[in-house]
Amino acid sequence: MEKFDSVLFFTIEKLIKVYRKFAHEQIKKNGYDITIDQWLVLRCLQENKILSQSQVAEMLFKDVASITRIIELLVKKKYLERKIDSIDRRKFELSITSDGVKVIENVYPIVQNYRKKALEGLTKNDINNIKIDLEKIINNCK
Amino acid sequence: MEKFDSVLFFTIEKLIKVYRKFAHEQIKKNGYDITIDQWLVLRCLQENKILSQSQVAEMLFKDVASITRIIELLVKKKYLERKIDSIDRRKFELSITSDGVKVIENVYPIVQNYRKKALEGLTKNDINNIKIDLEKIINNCK
DNA sequence: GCATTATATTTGATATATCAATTATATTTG
DNA sequence: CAAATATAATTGATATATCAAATATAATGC
Repeated sequence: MEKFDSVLFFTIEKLIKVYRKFAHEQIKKNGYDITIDQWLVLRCLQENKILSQSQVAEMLFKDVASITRIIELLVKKKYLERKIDSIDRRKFELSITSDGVKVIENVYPIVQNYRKKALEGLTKNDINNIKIDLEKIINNCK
Repeated sequence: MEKFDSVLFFTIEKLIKVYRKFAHEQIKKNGYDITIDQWLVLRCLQENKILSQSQVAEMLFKDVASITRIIELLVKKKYLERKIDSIDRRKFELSITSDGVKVIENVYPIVQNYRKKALEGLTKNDINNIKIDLEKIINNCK
């Protein structure tokens, strides 16, 4: 049997764990109380403006149930507001509050910084090649 | 701002999700009731024989608390046995049961199969290069 | 227009991750 | 040896993931 820790997927899992911890630590250290997943949801809404929760889920490759709960927390933190959609009452109109905008603006430099640190020693080209290969694997898993 | 979904780490997160789902589906489809993480713990113990729970945690890059709970489930499923260590009574002697051995033997071909499918179109060399780059990133995050 | 079907979201159950606090036992050290 | 410290594992709290069931509303088809 191939050793479990020599398998590519093990390396990838390891990377994600180390990176998430690294990322969250920097955010906390700078005094912000937001998780990586909450950050992603905020950024996704910021880029796309009008999205239903299920669309957010789809874009972030998350379950709609997870999105419900993450959004609940973001609303509790007052970074997000939810109004029932006037046209389709099953949906919600999600909007980032001014507090939410502030958090994004303040946290973004931190994110840029740790991303840069994490990628030190890799060229744009290296990164692109990895992405291409990983996308291949993603397609194989469908 | 860089689009959130063009960032390497987003691709990696996406890959892990798609791959985990893909993997777990094949295992379930073949009638086995074991999660990816439980599988990893079993394989880790199989390869290393004598490990404490905290050593398992370290090798799998997991928290000791997670390991406690995963092992609980493996014991409940009778794939693992736990006896108090005769020398150091804080520890446990973990051993894979014969049911556990059977599961590993039966699930392993399934794992090989989906790994192979997932990696279709990539050469050994491609895979190695990715690993090397990812290890670089892992080190940057420490 | 009403029944059927589809879609959006929520909720509950279970698994895992992370952090902090707790418990039990070992080790160190004064 | 007793007190202080270190280590192993557990437990509780909270966040997230996944699946299934439930609820509410919309769309469709006869």
